[in-house]
Amino acid sequence: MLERIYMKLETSCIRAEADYVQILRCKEDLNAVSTSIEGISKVMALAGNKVRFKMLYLLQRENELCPCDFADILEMSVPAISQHLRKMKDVNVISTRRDGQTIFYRISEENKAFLTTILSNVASERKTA
Amino acid sequence: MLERIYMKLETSCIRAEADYVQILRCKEDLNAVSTSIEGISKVMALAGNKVRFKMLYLLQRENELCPCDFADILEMSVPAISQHLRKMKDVNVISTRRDGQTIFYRISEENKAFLTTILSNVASERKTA
DNA sequence: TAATTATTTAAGCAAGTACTTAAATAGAAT
DNA sequence: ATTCTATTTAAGTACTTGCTTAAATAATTA
Repeated sequence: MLERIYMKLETSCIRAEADYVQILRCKEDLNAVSTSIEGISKVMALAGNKVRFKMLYLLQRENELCPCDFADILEMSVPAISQHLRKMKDVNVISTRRDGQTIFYRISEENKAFLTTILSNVASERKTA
Repeated sequence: MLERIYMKLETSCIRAEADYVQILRCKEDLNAVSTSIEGISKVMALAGNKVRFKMLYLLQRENELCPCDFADILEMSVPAISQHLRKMKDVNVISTRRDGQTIFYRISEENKAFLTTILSNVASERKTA
């Protein structure tokens, strides 16, 4: 309870009815999950790009693909694809396996469960309307 | 089966072992979910920003908050907060309710389920180490 | 009506993003 | 060894993002 006193609270509005207890509670809540939010935000920021979201969707369905495959499927240049892959690899969203000169990418075990829950919301729509 | 012939397939690599069937299947898959991916990507792009992710996390816990609250909790300027809220409202991630001159924001019913599954991955970490 | 409060909007700018093209690596095949 | 293939890296650039400050709305109160 006393910890609350140590949290700074500057008010943006001069409201009569501001719920200071609520505001302090929110700040404490955020503080308690800051590391978690930091990590999830990084993954979300990567998956928030349409190209990368498609890449993750494809990886989930196909298990593994190489840069060349992505370029063909998404009709993009190989360097553009490679740079997206690098970003996701840097944050350990995907991992690699080498086979000769081909490098296969797949969703890393670490993030598989989280991405699966998100990707499960991608639904096939009817084109018959 | 014949539809596949109509999909263009330019190859980025001159591999001997490219799996053209797989590549065409992927293109068709993506095509079938394009509208869905379009929509989810928009929400993901918004939630992929750390400030907005925190705002959504807070909204889920507190049910509704006003711009002023957000500014106090996140220690940011009111206009900065307002602009984030606008972006999320534009895509119908959040909705508003007016009470006098205060405007309360909440997660829209339309996106509540999806955001809940994502936000449920935010976990409290122990600080005792 | 005038002053106050909460919020939004607009303009400006620094920083970040996502491509492009060209060059560099690295393994495979001749 | 030299050439070919797959991939990555680097430099350059147009576009987008997220803040800032100042001004505009809109509801409330004196």
